[in-house]
Amino acid sequence: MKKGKRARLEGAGWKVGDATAFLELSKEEAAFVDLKVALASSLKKCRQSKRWTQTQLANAIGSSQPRVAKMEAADSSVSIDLLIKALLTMGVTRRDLAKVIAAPKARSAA
Amino acid sequence: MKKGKRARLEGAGWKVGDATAFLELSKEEAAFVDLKVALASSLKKCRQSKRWTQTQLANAIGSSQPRVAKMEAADSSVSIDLLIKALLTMGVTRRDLAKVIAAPKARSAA
DNA sequence: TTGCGAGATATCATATCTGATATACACTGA
DNA sequence: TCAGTGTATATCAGATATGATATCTCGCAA
Repeated sequence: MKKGKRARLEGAGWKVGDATAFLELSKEEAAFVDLKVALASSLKKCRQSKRWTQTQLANAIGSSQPRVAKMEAADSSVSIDLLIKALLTMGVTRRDLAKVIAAPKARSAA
Repeated sequence: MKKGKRARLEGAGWKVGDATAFLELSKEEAAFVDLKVALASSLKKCRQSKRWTQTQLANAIGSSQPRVAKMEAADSSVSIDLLIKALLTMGVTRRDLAKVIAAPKARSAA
């Protein structure tokens, strides 16, 4: 695993491996996390494009600013359910959502 | 709301409206549920195409047969997270997932 | 009829997620 | 320097999801 990604994941509260699996997330785990990260950054972009503050978004979706911060950071304590609900509430369509999910996930760095 | 859909939703444990909102799910709620239903039926199809029993799938994803049944029924007690984890574990790719999510959701009945 | 396999439904203790609150950090303008 | 705004982090009680277990219904074959 590349250093950058590992740091990102650990920063967001993911346990990158533990006693039993120290070096790699399983392919599925990795895909799942990547998916979440994609949704999270999409949420952030969407919010910013509307010039909303995290607090405004929080009100719109009936949550709190700290949780929005965690959502955008793809924190391990936020579910994909919540991310999707937030995106749908912001007017993102199912087709838009599909694009985010299909995204080949940035070929470059990491 | 069409009768058929309402019945389906209530059957799966969704509260379709309550004291405050009796006639309609909000657009976002509806989209969210539809999304879940799409993932659920995709999971079922995927399992069946592999000729797996619910029990086999349960073992593969570290869960139990009853929960798989609930997943496939898009029960309100199963999260999209779990559905996605199951699908990824079965080898569904992100692009496949995107297709399911984009799906225009059957133009016909309901 | 019996027995068996696949799936559905009910219940429950535990684990995880959630919104709220408090607070800290970073940056800006006065 | 200070005050104000936007975001991040920490903590926590309550809500919701989870896997396990037990049980029930079908459908089918002996």
